[in-house]
Amino acid sequence: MTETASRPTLEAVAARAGVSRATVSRVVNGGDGVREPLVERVRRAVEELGYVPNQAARSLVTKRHDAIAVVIAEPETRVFADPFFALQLRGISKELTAHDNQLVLLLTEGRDDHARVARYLAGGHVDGALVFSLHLDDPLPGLIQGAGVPTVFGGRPGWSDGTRDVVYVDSDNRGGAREAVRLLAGLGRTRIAHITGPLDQTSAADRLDGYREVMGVDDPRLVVESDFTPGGAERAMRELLDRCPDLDAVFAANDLAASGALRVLRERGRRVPEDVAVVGFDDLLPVAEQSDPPLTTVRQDIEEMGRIMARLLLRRLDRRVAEEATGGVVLPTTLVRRASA
Amino acid sequence: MTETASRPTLEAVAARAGVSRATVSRVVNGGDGVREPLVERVRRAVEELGYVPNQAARSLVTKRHDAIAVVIAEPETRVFADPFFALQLRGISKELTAHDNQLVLLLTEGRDDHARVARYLAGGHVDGALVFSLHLDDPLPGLIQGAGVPTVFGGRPGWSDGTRDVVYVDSDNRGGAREAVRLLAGLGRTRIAHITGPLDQTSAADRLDGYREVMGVDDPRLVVESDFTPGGAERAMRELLDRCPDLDAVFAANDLAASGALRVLRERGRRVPEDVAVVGFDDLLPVAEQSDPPLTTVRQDIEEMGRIMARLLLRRLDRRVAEEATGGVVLPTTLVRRASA
DNA sequence: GTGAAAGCGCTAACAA
DNA sequence: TTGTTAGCGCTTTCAC
Repeated sequence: MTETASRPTLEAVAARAGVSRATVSRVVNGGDGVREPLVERVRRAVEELGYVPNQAARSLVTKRHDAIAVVIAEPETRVFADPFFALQLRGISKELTAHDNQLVLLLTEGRDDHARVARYLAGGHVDGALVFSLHLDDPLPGLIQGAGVPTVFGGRPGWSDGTRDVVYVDSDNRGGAREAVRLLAGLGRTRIAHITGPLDQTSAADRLDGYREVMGVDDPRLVVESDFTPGGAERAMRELLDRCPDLDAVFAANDLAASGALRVLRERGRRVPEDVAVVGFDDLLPVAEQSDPPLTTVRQDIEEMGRIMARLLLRRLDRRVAEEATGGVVLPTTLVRRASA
Repeated sequence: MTETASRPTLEAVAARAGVSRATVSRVVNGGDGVREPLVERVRRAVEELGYVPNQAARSLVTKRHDAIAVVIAEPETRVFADPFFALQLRGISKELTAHDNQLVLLLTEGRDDHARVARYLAGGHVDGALVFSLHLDDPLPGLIQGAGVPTVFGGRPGWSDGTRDVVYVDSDNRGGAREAVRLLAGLGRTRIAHITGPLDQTSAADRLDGYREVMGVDDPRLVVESDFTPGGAERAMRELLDRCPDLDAVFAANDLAASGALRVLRERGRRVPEDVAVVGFDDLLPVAEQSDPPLTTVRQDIEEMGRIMARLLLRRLDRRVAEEATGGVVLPTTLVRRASA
């Protein structure tokens, strides 16, 4: 049992089964057009030798890899702290697995990693890429497009002026925000504040737009830019309360931010929802249901988004030259009513 | 700009630069032993053509992939909910990146995925594997060893009887637990309960052992098996309080569990640490520092563990046949004193 | 239905 | 120092 006991090759299997390499190859790849007795013999030889095809050799000729890269342009800490990515990945993973594709996760922390990721993608390790969490001035999408790898984006890319040829999947961020704010307004709240996400991401910008559409007049004191994290939202909430002590509602750009806001409101002695009503965005169960009080929020089906992204990409890879289904898929959101508003 | 504009090959670069393929290959791989003017000419040709080496072809001959698989045998939801993995991955990622290796993350949710992962590993996509979170009866390690891929395990594998040839990195779980319980005992606490992790994982079993070593006599009413999650710990804490209303301290097997315990204690009106002192394990900052009161806990350097795992694996891959450094690396823990005990 | 043979794009002896 | 050549292990025409 030497360490260097190199794996058996097609050749070895062929020899053992007493057939040609071509026949073994056929059997291994489904076995169409090979007569039953031979199939059986080859199968046994494969079994006995513990043969596993060498993917490098296969890819070299087929130019397929049956692997898809998922590129997340956020530091690990954030990726893992935010259940959003977990759900998205779950959806992707399920869809890819169902189609016998391997998921390869590439995390890029900072610009230094960009070149490395671009090289990896261009190096032909994967058939396509699913790319997330882009910021407005991010050079990554350019690099990726340059790598010539079919790509589907998660979230509407900021630089997509309709001119570029991009495929993306997104939630109806603007519509969801409108619903949230309308609910608060319908509750009779008049000083509705908004804690935004990082505005260089379209999801945050779109939610702000939705908020503004319903608010009509825009009181700048009621809007604070934040970063989708609980800590950032705490700071934002404090600032809002200082600026505008009589505010009676808060629409937070995501659930994590809402939970931060809740903490500050409690600390400052405001009752939720009596004094201040709060609405979040995402409906991340562990956050929304566990928070005190449970969070009223805008639900987006995150897992489904992941699944759709994967599906779109796989379809694109299939129909080779066929219709390049371009553009965006926008999924609806729904309001989930709990105790906070 | 056709979709099928296949990437340029070495051949093309060679032709353009007016040299042989071998020379281009040398330049692309560092350029040793090629005279400056030629290097320059080749570089330019590479640039102009946008040449990127085909990794499949390269791997086919070198048998190297410069990629390492990280296999996590937990469902996505848990992997992403527990910052433990994030930190570990961060350490791994840094180390691999520093050595120009790509990290490929494989998540296995349930037995169905095992075969797929084994196939991937055996298929020669990666040079080695880093494997985590194994359970006692897990068939995965067997499959992986069968795949013949050099592997380093995260955490002491349960089936390592010293007979198997395994390399692993672990924290001193037993020693850390002892320290925790000794602290509580030193505080004059006499009824010290323990909320364990899933006992089919060695980390949980080792912490229980440490607890028992210090406790001496073992009151079974004071120990409840749980699962490393806040929810599980809440149930466990309730049971402990019901069984043993006069308990005055709790050692939780990790910080997440400690946070669940704290919640129940508050709900039941016990003051921490006055009535019940609490100690956790891990020292996950977001959990330990944010909890109320801040958590006294056993710190393990999780990121460092990841880094060491990667380093061990890379070294093993380097010194080809050399000394097969076998066995475990056990990292020390330190007690971090905050308010909960 | 099966086999022979020609590469896929690259590296690594070995010659020159 | 540079080029020539022989594969790496597999798929895929193309004959048989």
